[in-house]
Amino acid sequence: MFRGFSSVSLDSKGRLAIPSRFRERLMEMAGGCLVQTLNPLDRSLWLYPLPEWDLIEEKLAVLSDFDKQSRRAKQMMRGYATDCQLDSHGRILVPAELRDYARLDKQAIILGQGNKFEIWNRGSWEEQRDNWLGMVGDEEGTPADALQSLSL
Amino acid sequence: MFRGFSSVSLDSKGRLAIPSRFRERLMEMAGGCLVQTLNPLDRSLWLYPLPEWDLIEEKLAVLSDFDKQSRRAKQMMRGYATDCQLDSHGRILVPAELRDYARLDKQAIILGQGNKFEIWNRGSWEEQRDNWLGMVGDEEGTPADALQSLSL
DNA sequence: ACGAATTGTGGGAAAAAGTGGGTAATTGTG
DNA sequence: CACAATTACCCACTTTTTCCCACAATTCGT
Repeated sequence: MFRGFSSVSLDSKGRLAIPSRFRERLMEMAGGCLVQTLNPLDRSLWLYPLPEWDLIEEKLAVLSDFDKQSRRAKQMMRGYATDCQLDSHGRILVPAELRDYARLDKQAIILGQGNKFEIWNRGSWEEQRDNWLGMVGDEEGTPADALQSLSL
Repeated sequence: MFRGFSSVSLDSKGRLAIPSRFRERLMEMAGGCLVQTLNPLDRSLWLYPLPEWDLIEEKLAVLSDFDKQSRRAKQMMRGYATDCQLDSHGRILVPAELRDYARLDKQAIILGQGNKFEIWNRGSWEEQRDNWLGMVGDEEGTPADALQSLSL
């Protein structure tokens, strides 16, 4: 599915160009219809092709309302889910609410992440990355454990 | 699988020629489609033939998003995974982000490493190598421990 | 050792992608 | 209903990427 990194910029209207290598795929699998929502785990945004979002929504529907974490995740993801479409130049419009949440300014990053994309403020992303790389380098840290299982 | 060492150079556009002895193999097993990503352990790059990368991606896909370390490993490995193709002269284009990460300049090294290649800045590689070799010689150091079990 | 073929290197030009902004249409609000 | 704010659509410009060609260096065979 989707992978890879791109540096993108948001213009003054909050538009963001999806890298062209993804566009054809997005058109054929979703007709250019996407859903953006907040990523409750990291101050960033998630961007799903509509069919993938539908699967997520099904999963959210069965989460129990009695478990507080589940209820919140449900509320957040569904509550902020916003439909959008690629414009004629392959851009989407990121609503102000979501821009604020992810602290997006001019410089942003879009990451392919399997069935979805993640959109980060450039600075926040670099901070997370360097942080992680530092921990991996430390050997004794936990991050290496996650990598162990991969037999890279 | 892949083994051996080659000295290679990057040109001003970031292109790097894959040694010719690997090309035929890469064409037949992957149609010249490769995936580069960062090596979180060593400030170098990894280069996989596409089918090999797919195996990695499957393993990444099942890691939980709710565990922070697993999530980061996923984000980094997939996020920096970049598709590339051998051009008509057997070269690949290394994106600027990855060049920066691995501190690649004109002089680089490519190492066959089983199912993948490693790409290093020449200076970094020599430094690591000498460093490690020095420690092994010291007997009491840790690197030798890993070798004990190998009956080389 | 010499010529021919393959490999390595560099660069120019065309095409595509990314970026920015103006204007018209639509929506929401008072 | 009028006004303001937001969004959609269109066009123009800049930057990046891709494709192609040319030449240098190396290797191989004779």
